[in-house]
Amino acid sequence: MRKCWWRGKFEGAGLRLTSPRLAIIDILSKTTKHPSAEDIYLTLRQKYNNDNIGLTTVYRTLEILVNMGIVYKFDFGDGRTRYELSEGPDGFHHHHHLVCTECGRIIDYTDFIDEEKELLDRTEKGLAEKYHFQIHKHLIQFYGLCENCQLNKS
Amino acid sequence: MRKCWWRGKFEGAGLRLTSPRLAIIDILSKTTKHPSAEDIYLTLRQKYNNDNIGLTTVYRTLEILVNMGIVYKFDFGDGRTRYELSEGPDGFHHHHHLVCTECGRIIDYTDFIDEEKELLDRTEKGLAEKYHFQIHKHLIQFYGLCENCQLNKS
DNA sequence: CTCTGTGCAAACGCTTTGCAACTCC
DNA sequence: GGAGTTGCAAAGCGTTTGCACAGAG
Repeated sequence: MRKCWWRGKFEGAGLRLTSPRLAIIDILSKTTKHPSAEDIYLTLRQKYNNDNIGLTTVYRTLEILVNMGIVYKFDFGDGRTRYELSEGPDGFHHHHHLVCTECGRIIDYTDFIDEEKELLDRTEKGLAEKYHFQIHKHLIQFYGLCENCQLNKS
Repeated sequence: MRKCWWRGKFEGAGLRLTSPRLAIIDILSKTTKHPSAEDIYLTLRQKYNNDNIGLTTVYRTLEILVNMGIVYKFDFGDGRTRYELSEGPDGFHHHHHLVCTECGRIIDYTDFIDEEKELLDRTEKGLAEKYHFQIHKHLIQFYGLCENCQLNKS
């Protein structure tokens, strides 16, 4: 189990691993949710209230983390950007998302990932050839109603 | 070849097929692009300049069209919502998108769609069972660099 | 006359930027 | 001291809303 696998990336880029940055990474590493910048900001206020970290810093830190590949950025269609560590302490864990359009609940699923991965690789290769595209990433999401929201609607 | 396949939907909903609405549908039906609300607004000004259609009307019309299933809404990560007719005059034509992260160019592709569809159906069914989700739609997109942007970067 | 549709301006919500102060090497 | 970092306030930008007016049935 590697600790602080991101340290090297910071040093390599000549960036400082300051306490606001550590706190933000810490929050992301301890949640299974997909917090928005404001969610993170509020958590900082609640749990790290000695510090006075501004929302701007949260945005700026997240941008850095995204650029370094430490954090992934997602849009689930609710008007705010959401963030997720790209790698847990136990290593990389590829998954996609299932989004409830009613309550915003998000489920990370890994089922079918192998099959998806195989098809995606094949598709990426085919598209790259046909359209001369250099593909860097893919996005797969399913939208629908979670169990609770189905019940509440009936 | 059906003409104005959307008329029925308007009448059914008790909505009027006004000239701004017709113009917006017309623009969408004549482009292969994925215009934003502002793109549509500007096209209206240029090509239908007798009329004085406001941006608000464009937004409101698009919302109606999306709710009626006549238009699909997409987010390609550039901060603006993009729109596309759900059906051409020659009928429904399922495709996904290849997005250039450099210039914003978008390619509609239909290659591999059958395989994708088959896998998606299977995945949807599996996810629905496992997580008791009622899945309404999926999203698949590939991001990368188009041919031109690869050349410009080297 | 009534109900829908419309344009304008203002409001909104999330995100980014300008700037001066601050910190760490 | 110089480069990176930060908080605050203000600006930016796409989108939505309030409101009074116009227009169709």
